[in-house]
Amino acid sequence: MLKWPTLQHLSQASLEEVNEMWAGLGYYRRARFLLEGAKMIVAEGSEFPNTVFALRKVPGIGDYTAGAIASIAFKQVVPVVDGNVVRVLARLKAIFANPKDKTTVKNFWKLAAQLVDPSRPGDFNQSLMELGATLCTPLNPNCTSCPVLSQCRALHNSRNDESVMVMDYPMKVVKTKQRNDFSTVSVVEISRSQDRLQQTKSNSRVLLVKRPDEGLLAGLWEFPCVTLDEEADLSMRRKLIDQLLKKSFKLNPPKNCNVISRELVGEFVHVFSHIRRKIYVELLVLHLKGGKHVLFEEDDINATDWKLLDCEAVSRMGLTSSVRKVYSMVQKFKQDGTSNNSVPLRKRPKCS
DNA sequence: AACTCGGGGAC
DNA sequence: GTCCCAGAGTT
Repeated sequence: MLKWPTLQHLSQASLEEVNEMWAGLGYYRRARFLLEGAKMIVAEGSEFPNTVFALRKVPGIGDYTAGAIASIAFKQVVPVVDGNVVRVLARLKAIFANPKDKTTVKNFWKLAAQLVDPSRPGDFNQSLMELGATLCTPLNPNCTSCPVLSQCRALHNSRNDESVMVMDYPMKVVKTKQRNDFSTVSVVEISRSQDRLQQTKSNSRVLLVKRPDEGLLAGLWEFPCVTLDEEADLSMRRKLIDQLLKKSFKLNPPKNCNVISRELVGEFVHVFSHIRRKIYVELLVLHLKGGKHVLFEEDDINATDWKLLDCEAVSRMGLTSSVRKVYSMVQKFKQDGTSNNSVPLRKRPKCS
């Protein structure tokens, strides 16, 4: 809101800028949709869409968001159904249903539509969600504090039948477990000095590369890395990183650069919604030999898929959670030389 | 209908 | 660790 106070402002931003602001929040497609949506609404020229029908046309706005905006912002008498609402209604009406089933959810929309308060639809919808988030929780619901306990069929059933519990509604679904993969990240420091003692902040740059525009973490910046489906030993991991650096950046020691140091910094596990990723982190300090190199040639400084930054610039950048974790591990490693994974992740400074 | 997308809070 | 999801879009 501070950076782009209006849709007009936002619509003028680049995806790069929006990604930067969104970094760390996850579900990065939402950042792209937000920008596309802003552009679309501004291009239409008319007023902000204020009905579910119109909102639904905006990229990134689905049934839930359309209902939420229409009811909360525009007082339209429409329902919202999210995970909380499904749970609350399933218990209120003692519906033992699969919350992931499309038809089931449709029925919950119908039910919610019948219940929504015409005089205060936004407040009603928010209260239903809030009830699910605070009292009618998935585990150990606080029924004794519930404002609608007298109307709750699940609670009623649980009092008449010892084998029934409020918690059992709605049906528990077995979720597919994450796949495992293995990533090796190389924080590559390009030093302009051969002398280890002269490697100060001012003459050292870190290499960042941009991910592809589609797929996981699309278009976001990270340190050079290779990802495998299987675990690989240290020599294999280094070999693959070497190949990447040679292929993408013509870094080919000892021909055009020297390896000043190469150390294992540590490892940690990063969990996505559908991937459990073990990440190995190394710090690779290189010195470029004399003569021209792609990393310092005028033409390539303007490259869009990589950049060299000093420490401060890296710290200021909007980076994904795991990339921040990697960098904080490296910083700590350089500070006291310990190789461990106990670095607490420093949260991204809030935009106050 | 199943899959693809992150990250963090509560416990 | 395990549970949850203020979900949308694509395949």
